[in-house]
Amino acid sequence: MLSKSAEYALRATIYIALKGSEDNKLGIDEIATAIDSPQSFTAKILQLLTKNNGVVSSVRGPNGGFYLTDAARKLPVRAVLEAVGEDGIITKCVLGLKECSESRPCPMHEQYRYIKAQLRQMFEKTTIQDLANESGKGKIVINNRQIKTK
Amino acid sequence: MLSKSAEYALRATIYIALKGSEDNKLGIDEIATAIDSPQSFTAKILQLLTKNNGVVSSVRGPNGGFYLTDAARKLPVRAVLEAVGEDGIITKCVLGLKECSESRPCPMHEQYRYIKAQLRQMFEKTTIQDLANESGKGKIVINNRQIKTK
DNA sequence: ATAAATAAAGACTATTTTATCTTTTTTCAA
DNA sequence: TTGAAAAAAGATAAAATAGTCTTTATTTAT
Ligand code: FES
Ligand code: FES
Repeated sequence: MLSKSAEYALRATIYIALKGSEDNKLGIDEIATAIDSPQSFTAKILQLLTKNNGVVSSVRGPNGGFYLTDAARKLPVRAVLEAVGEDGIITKCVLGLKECSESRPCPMHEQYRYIKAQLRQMFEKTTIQDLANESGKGKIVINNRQIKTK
Repeated sequence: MLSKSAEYALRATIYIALKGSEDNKLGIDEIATAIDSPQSFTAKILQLLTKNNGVVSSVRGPNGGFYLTDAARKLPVRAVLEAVGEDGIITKCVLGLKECSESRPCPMHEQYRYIKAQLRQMFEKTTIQDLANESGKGKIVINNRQIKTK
């Protein structure tokens, strides 16, 4: 479905939205641990997210780290996918034809178009903050470990 | 979305369903040309489809080639995905968590579950023959070339 | 029986994706 | 103004996917 890069990008962004802020920046070690992802690889992905679409903000040095601006929180989830070059899921043909269109539909197009429209809707209408809110709820999880009993 | 293997597998299967039969078996060269796929690689994929789930049938030697049995035509499209090990699209978590369940949902689960259900429905309720029928209609295409003006 | 046609099998190569490690730059605090 | 903390940048490595090529086995027709 999505690449590892996209999965880590989404999980990391959600975690930063949930736990970080301009005066509580999060370090790469904390983030990678929190979302069960390889640290150095996640660092690369966060670089992409800071460079593209302004999804994530960062500052270096002591007390530096990653956080989201208020504007970033309002971005659609699609902005995260785009930042890591993974929005093909809502643009491409399910059978891999070079274009997906009504004028040259593949045999699955008629059925898939509705699903594709819903995927697009989901990724475009949902904001990063929406996911963070969701994530704040009771049993919602973002990693592969046991639910925190706290 | 899907791997190249899965895309070629679907396109090849549809083409064989459409043009082949027990007494008109299709050669790998014809198939690969018809669906715009790399020939040797497509051959490998057809091997998988003949070994797994009985999706495709084949015979070697002169007048040999690939075709679909009547039983195969009635298989759900999912059988093709399974045969190439690509049914994760209807089983896995969109954020890459190890399990997707109501008891440990990720922040996108609530929204994605409906889409996932529709994907499953599409791949399980649609048969290979259904796609071939679709493909027989006017403008439906299965490769990247111009529409045959005939 | 032999030769030709064909898929199957296996070995190999190339490319992309995933992941790690090292060095550099920036920032802050002492 | 120096040292440490952090991300950025860059180089490298490993693994997975995509793709090719060669050899073998099977089948058919002569
Ligand atoms: S053309 Fe294949 S999904 Fe639209
Ligand atoms: S848990 Fe993520 S989609 Fe179900």
